[in-house]
Amino acid sequence: MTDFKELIANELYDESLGLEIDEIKGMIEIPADESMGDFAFPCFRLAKALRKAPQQIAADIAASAGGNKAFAKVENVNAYVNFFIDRAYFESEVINEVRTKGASYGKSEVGAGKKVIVEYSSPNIAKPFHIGHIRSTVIGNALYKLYDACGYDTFRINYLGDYGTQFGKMIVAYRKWGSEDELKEEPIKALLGYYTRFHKEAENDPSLEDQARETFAKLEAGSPEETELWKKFRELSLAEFNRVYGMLGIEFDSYNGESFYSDKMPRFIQELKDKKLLVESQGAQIVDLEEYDLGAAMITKSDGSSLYVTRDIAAAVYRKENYNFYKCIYVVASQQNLHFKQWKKVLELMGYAWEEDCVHVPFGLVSLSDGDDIKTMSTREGQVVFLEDVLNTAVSKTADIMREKNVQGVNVDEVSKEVGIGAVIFQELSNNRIKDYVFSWDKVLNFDGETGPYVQYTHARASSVLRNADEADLAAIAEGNINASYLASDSAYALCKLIYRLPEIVIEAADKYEPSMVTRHLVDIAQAFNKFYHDEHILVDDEEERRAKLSLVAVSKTVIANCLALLGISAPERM
RNA sequence: GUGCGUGUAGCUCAGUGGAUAGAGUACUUCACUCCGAAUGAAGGGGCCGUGGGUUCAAUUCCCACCACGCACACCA
Repeated sequence: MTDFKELIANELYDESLGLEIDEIKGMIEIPADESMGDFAFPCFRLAKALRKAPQQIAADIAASAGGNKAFAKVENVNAYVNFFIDRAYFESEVINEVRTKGASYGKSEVGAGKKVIVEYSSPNIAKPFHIGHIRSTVIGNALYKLYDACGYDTFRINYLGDYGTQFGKMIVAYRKWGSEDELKEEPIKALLGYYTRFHKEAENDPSLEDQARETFAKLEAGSPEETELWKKFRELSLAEFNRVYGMLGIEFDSYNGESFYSDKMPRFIQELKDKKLLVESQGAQIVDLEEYDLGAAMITKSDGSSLYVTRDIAAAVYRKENYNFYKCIYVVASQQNLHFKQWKKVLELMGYAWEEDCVHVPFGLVSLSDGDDIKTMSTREGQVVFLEDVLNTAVSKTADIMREKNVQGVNVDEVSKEVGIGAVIFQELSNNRIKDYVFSWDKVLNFDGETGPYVQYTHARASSVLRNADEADLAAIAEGNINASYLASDSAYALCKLIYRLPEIVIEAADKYEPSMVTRHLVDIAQAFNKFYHDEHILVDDEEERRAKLSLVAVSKTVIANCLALLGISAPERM
């Protein structure tokens, strides 16, 4: 496909401007208002070099440019040179591109040969999967798909929180109050019950804490009884998590969690000692990061056991040594900003220059509204909304709507899952990831406006139009046999322009670790399609016109499906 | 207190060193004998937190302040 910015840059290039083609290309903007053209070149910056008023420069350039047949018009407004592309030319380029690339339209090879690890979701074993966990899970999955689409060799890690003193507590509590039967019945609920009971009872009986520490020490030492229990807790929890991952359509390449690295830490503690980075402070071993304004990174506790930072160091080195990543992305809440800064600084001080390739991708907090109060979620206090409940409610609401609308030829059970779950995922990916938000049932169950169902509906609508077309038309547009001059309308052209921009949006979204850029662009495309659909009748009598319009519908459908796929959402044909 | 982040329409949020700051939602209307109304169109609604600075040009960059959130050693 023609790179239109490059085309314009070539047209503008002149030695007297003192700018390279690439520099000119970088200066080209897309005007705020369509009436000002499709691309614009601002001349403010040239004023100094050329010693002329920017308005005059723009006027001069506009007067001499425009020879290429790709331009319908080149005009000057204020200090801008505005380019109007020939619509039919542009549209046939775009439509042809999408038609031939199909499901791979939007993808690129910018990351070919480079390995990218995405660590995401990473729930704590034995704790319920609540609405707060959806962020890392869904954002991480979208990032994986974005990097995959950019040609990177990707590897997905679920860094399970499957280790630590909490398991000492869990084992103590299970032995005191638990039973095999209730554990089998509803594992996470049972485990959570033990955990909360432990904390309640420990308030009156501090010796429980000591027992927990002892038990964890045994586990860490490899004691068979404790290990067996821990394994059971882990397996049962994982089975429940997998049910939710299944609903969300999410998979991982590795489930190596914290426990996997439990025996890999001594090497680094020794290394920190050798490199004179370790300092004793109040009985604990720390790396003093005061001079970097990062406080102290604790490496071992006063009882000698290890901590988060230490495990993360072991994990990072393991990954570097085994996967030799180009980039390792950690999709973890912004609450852990300090931890990641400390951890990166320690790696840097240890001499691991590749720590620069480790990227913390933070996201904002999800809280709950409790009347006028806003509370953070707390499993201990039972202040939680379970993700599975949210997904199920969204699905059943979708099923209700579908039955009400009585759409023919649809399997309500299947499609309501695609739409209901898609709605939840879409909602999660529609804002900048750094924003905090308060969970609201009303919002997550709203299917009007800029939502997943809106986009999916648009896709189903485009599918429906294509079903109504006859075979000969479909065969003709599959061959690219169309006359784009029938797509001269503003709405058809606006839609093509948005489709044209998708590949660069995907690259930028991956680059900025911001899936919402794709979500936003997808909404724009859906809006543009719906406007086109309303403004114009597609299945008209004139064959050439009908085929031109149908091919734009077909291309739109492909692009919407591709975008949804990047977000991890399916694109139903009917709903 | 220190560090990081956020502050744009009633609400939820996009956005950019430049041309008149945009969506959705809510509210008031209009459009299904017509390709799917989970749709489209029209209307009102804004000192872009406050005050300085840099710049030809600042809602955007820098500084200070205010409000809110998060973090700040034996949890992860």
